[in-house]
Amino acid sequence: MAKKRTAGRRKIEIQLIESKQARHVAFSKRRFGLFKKASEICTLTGCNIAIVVFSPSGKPFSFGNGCVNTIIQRFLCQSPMEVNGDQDPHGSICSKLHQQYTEFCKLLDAEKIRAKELDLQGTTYQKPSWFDVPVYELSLDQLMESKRRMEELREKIAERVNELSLMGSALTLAPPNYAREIDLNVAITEEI
Amino acid sequence: MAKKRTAGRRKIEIQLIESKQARHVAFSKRRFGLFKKASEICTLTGCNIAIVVFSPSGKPFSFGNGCVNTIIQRFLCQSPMEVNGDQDPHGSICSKLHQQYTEFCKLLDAEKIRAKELDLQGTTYQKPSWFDVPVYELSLDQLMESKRRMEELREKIAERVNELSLMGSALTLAPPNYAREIDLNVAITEEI
DNA sequence: AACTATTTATAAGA
DNA sequence: TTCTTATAAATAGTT
Repeated sequence: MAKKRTAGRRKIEIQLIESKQARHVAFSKRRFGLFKKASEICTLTGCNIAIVVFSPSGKPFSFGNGCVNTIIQRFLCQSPMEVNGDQDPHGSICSKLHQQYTEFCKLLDAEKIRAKELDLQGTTYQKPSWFDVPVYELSLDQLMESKRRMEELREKIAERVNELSLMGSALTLAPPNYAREIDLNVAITEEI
Repeated sequence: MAKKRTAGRRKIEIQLIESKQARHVAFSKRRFGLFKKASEICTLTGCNIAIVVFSPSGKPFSFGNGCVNTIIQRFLCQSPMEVNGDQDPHGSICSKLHQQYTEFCKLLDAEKIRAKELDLQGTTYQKPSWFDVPVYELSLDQLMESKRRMEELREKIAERVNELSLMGSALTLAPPNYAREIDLNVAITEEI
């Protein structure tokens, strides 16, 4: 028998964690878990959820399937409310952000689907890319998926093109690294 | 040994549950679980949480350690804005959206890592090299070129889809609840 | 609503 | 911080 390499998870009392550091670790882990659970409920049941969290140190986090504020407004007013009334200079930017955000949801979804596909394909024979395969050899489902993914990317690129064209003029709201954060594909492996 | 009295828990796909009844059961169970998790985080870390949920049938539920409205107000009022709501909250919304968006980037990264791992694991599922390149790393020319090639491919696929549409009959084109696939998700662990 | 066999989340440790 | 692993906790399908 292999020797136990860790003590494994242990039961804890549900009470304030003394160590501030441990508290932060627990907060991060559990916030992740909470949001994941929320996401699952939304997907499984088609409900709407908005979560607002202020960390022990007061930093805000939020989750929502859709716009958090919209859901909150619905809750506060018990009636739908339009969030995107472009009444101020920030409106357009907000609108764009929201649009990108929505787009991003789709992208994420696509990535998940891809991961799932790869999962299923993992044990079978090597399969050529959907992209390189002659279109007529793809099933309808595959085609629809490919088409969808392409349209999404196209949207993304169109936006980026727009962004580049506008660059140098507006967008004073953007922090120095705004463009990087706002983009859909953030390099991962090379960070810190 | 005693015979198994139940099948036990089984793995499910995270997707809309077909049966309306089963959906409701799942909603109830998981809402309870979600609120319990939230409660635990609050106690363990001393954070503040407000959750608003609209069930599949539109019925509102909420959770909060303290007054939900108070926490929500704090959330909505983070950036300069009148509490009474006559002032435009776009600044806040923008801020929130941007944050969610950033968190999404991280989730997407995670998904991509997973996809990549699966990729290496067995199947070769190559997309054309330009497909996965972060959009923001492309020059305007490259973007235009990518866009053009994508539109080309899209044409071909559209043709092929049409072709298949004529052949088959039981088409699963564009499911009516496509929007459901666009689910929000989690934020990856980050600085508190 | 209760029951469990499993899956999933996570407390510590590395 | 990020990954691992033993274990606690949540929950899907049944009754």
